[in-house]
Amino acid sequence: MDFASVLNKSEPHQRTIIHLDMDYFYAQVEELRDPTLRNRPLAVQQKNCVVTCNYVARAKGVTKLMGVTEAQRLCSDLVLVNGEDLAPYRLMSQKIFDLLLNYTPDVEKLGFDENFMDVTALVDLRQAHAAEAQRKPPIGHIYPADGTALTACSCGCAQRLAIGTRIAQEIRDELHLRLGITCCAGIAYNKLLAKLVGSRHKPNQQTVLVSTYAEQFMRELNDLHSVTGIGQKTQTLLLEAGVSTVEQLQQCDMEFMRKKFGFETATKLRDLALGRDGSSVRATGKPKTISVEDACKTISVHTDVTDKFRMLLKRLMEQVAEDGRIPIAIKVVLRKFDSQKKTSHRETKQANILPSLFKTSVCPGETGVCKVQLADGALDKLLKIIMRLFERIVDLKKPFNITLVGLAFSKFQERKVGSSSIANFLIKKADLEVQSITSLTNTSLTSPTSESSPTAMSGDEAAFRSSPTTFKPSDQFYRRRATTASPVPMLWDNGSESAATNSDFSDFSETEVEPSPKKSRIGRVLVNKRSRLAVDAADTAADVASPSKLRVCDLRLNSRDSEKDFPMSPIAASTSGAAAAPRFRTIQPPNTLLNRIDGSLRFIPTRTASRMSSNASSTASSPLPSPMDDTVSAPSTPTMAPALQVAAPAPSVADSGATTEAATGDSLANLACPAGVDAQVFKELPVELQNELIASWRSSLVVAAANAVEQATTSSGSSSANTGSSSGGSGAGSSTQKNTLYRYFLRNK
DNA sequence: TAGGCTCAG
DNA sequence: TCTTCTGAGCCTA
Repeated sequence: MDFASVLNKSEPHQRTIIHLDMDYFYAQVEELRDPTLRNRPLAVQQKNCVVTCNYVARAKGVTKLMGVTEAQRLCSDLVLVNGEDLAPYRLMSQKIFDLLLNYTPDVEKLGFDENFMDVTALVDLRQAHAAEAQRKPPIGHIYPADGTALTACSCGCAQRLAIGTRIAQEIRDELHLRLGITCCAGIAYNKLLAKLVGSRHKPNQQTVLVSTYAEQFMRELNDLHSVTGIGQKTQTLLLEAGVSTVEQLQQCDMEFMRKKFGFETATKLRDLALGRDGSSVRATGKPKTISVEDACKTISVHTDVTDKFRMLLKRLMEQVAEDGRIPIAIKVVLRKFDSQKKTSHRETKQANILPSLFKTSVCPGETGVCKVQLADGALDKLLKIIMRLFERIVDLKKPFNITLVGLAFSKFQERKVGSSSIANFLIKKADLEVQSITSLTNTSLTSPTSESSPTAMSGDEAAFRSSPTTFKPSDQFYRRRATTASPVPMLWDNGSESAATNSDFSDFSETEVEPSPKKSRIGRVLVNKRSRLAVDAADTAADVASPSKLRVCDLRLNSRDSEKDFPMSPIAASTSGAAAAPRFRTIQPPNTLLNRIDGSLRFIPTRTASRMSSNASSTASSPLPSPMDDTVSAPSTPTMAPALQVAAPAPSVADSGATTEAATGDSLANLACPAGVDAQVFKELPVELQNELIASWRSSLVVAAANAVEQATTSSGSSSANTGSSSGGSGAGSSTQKNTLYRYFLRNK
């Protein structure tokens, strides 16, 4: 009996996964920016390296990661475009991602140019609602290509996969129509197979896998390294073990493998070879780190390093500004070249920084959407911190050769809090008790997520976590977890005075480096309280609300009441996604271009909150502007319009209990006081804090309004898809609304 | 948990 | 010369 075959049958074919891989992405973006480049051999260059090229160039032998000189030798008329500025690619990547969210919330980015989509719920929806869809044949290539039908598997997956191919075709059509982008698609019952089968026919084609042919398909890959998840190191180790092909790995003696690699790793490797992959599509959120780096010839002068960091910091801030969150850690990255050993290696140092280095500007007319900028004088302060980190890596008394300089921000605060914000106001002026409240804002309402729960780990992940340390399979593809950023507490995150970060401040005297809580006795007490606060903020509010300049005793920390004011949808309420980007559901207009492409059902689209007011790109109406034109992203697109319309008169929709004292005009200054907030307390706050509170309040109203719409939609039965079998981060929605600044200022009853 | 390492696109 | 730039996760101390 074929042991491997038996095992493979244990993985059901119930899911429908689509993998999308943009064709020669950077080069395609450049072609869109300059259409005259089409049909000419084009390569995108970073430093002295061709990072990608179009098919015209490939036909002449140019390949990825080839040296520029070699590429020019092979192709004398090669057009080289500098691609060191990733902004255009990042933008297009985001537009693609936004468009895909219209189909399902379960979209996982893999780099800039690849995406996984779990369309199981959408397939189910179409099966239920469109009987004729069940009879439509699949679109595109089928593996195997010998005429085998999808129905070769009788488990019922054939119909789902056929619908999956039609969805994939729609998505690809729409990507091309709206953004001018072509891509490949793979359709299968898991991520691994979808990704691999999609590359079977390139470019601009799609392939579906007949489920029962998974093992044969994997065998035909032959080369171990072509299996996603088996990298260079793993391949080398397998070769040392006498395993050189996928087929050998499928059939290898598991006892031998387990002895050599350990149980978990051996099992994992075999599963890969068999095409088994239980990992779910994890909705991609905001990044956990934002980094920039610049490789350079050699830097050995201190001032050159400073200049480099200044330039990098500027670039980094451009991205942080767009992101809207404030980082509270910075990392310096260097690649040092050892001229004697002729080798280089990377070293990093990081330090925590205070949020007061940043300021946020609330965009007029928008709900809590901010741009993050450096506060006045913060550039120099940050540079000072950076240079001190640099000096911890490089001994300036000795000669040095730096060949790469990088900066990274991390530990982002989930909420937008700037120098003019309530949190920083409290840090600067209030006592520790008040700080603990601001900390609560960032942490305690974050429910324990499945991310941190060992019991919630998938079998795969758990397996890898317990893998022997002697062997590290190249399983990023599988290890990759939700990229939703975890909110970082501003103060005393680890709840312990023995925080490792203490040492990191020892070198810094600047107040912008986060101070150590170690010396504060009262801080220790509050740290101990924090866990209780997290469990039940309302019950312990009295403990915290000691006298302060802000009359904290007048404030209320009661999430339940707040939720009463702004009822959440069942979906939103049931999720614990404080770590995920909030997504506002919107109503699909009856006659969008999307529906004209195919009259069949679509998923009710979702949007990230930030996209609501910025880069909603995917539904611009024809005639289509240039895909590279950012004005395409105007929020007044057909899809977005209903949500905005609901949001605008929000008070009348959401404010069921507390009567608002505020006007509905655009100017924040015209607003007397947010509903339910003690007017006297409110008036005592600085103007900028009042504005921020109002923005926060309005944000709550928008969410409440969106939820009201959603509930109406749900009750009509048209949005059942979202509650179906879709996995991962779907329904990330409610975190922000539960964790708004505003709610902490609601008046005591 | 900082820092090193590996891996993916 | 494993080259560029970005982001993520795991391991160790």
